[in-house]
Amino acid sequence: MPRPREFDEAGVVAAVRQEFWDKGYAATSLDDLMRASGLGKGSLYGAFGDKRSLFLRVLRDYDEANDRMLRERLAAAKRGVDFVRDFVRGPGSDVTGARRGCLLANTTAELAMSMPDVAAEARRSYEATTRVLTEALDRAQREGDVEADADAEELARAVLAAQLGIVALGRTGMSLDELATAADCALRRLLPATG
Amino acid sequence: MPRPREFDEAGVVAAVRQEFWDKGYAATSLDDLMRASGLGKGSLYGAFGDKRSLFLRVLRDYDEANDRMLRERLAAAKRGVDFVRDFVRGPGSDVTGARRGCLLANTTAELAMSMPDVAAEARRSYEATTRVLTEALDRAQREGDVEADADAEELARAVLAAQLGIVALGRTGMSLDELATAADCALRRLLPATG
DNA sequence: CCCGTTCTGGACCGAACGGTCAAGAAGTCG
DNA sequence: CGACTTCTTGACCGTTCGGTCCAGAACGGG
Repeated sequence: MPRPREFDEAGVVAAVRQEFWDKGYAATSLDDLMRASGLGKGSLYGAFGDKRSLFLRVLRDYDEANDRMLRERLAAAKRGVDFVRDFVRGPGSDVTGARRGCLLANTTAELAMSMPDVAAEARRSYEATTRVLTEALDRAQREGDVEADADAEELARAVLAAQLGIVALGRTGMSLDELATAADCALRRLLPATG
Repeated sequence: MPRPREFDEAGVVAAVRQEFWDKGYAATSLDDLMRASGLGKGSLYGAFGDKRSLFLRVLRDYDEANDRMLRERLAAAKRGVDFVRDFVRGPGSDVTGARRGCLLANTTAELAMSMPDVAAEARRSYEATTRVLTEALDRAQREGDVEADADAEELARAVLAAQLGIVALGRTGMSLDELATAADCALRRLLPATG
């Protein structure tokens, strides 16, 4: 009965995400969003509500995709410890990725004070990541790659902190070499070989 | 000969810093800056130039003060390793501090892409911090608190990453307990007791 | 005491902001 | 095929943005 949408919601969210990612929330104008999505204001508002709602939608989408990706990687990893290592090294493995950082980290830093929803979303997301890391470390313990007497969850939090730090450093434009060095050094300490 | 300024530059920079810190760069308007500083637009522009220049001034000021504080703390520390521990635990030691995060980290996350000056300033500042940490770890090695065969500078980078991660987590509103746990766990791994 | 210089406060500017709305296009179903 | 519903487009709104500028106040030097 109604006229169907001419656009794909997921596609619009993806297009718009790039804008928020590169420019931040406040510096992204509705014109930017229109240009990126190819939609008019009316369509944008009709489908997603105001700028803030659209942004939250994008952020939740991003977090969800991220969590899914991490779980897939863990499932596909040969060993739990490999997954953890890749997780920490990841941000320092390609230039553009390192420079752009993480949408969640960037916008949390920008908005945590003024948009409690964003802080809450970040907390949720980091807890989810902590859970995946805990699973991975648990598995690594069973596989003999991490000391069996370590507290997997505490260790997971430390690993997450290290990764977030690498992400933050990558955003400054630090060289990939230095980034990789920092990541490897942290990993060497956090996950000492048991053998 | 000229009419003297009625305000104190350092005081204005400090007042304005609070605004940028809490709201971020883009979301802070000139009206906010005027209200915070008590100055008119004319005075603000006459003394500091445009918004961007004022912000960079604030940021450099902040970094410089930070570096000075770290050096003083290191000089005053009983042992090098104490300084490093306090450095990592710091962000999780008081609520408001944890929520506000670090002005440099926040604005780097917001602006690194759009204002290369900010990224460069962040790089400079983190290198300075790395130097202080390296000194501290070097001292800690001499004092027998850190394994003598570790590379102090690499370790310093890992410590910095961990601290930045704690700062990022603190900004999400994570409880101080969890923050402290993550910090302590990371420290236990990064700086294992030698004795 | 007066001149020159600088500082101050706020009026003012054009542009861009986020958001609304209405008119028309485009589908779907009876 | 016509009517109903939704979607699309872009004109339009008031507000706020960063920035300029000027008239007058405030001070120091001669």
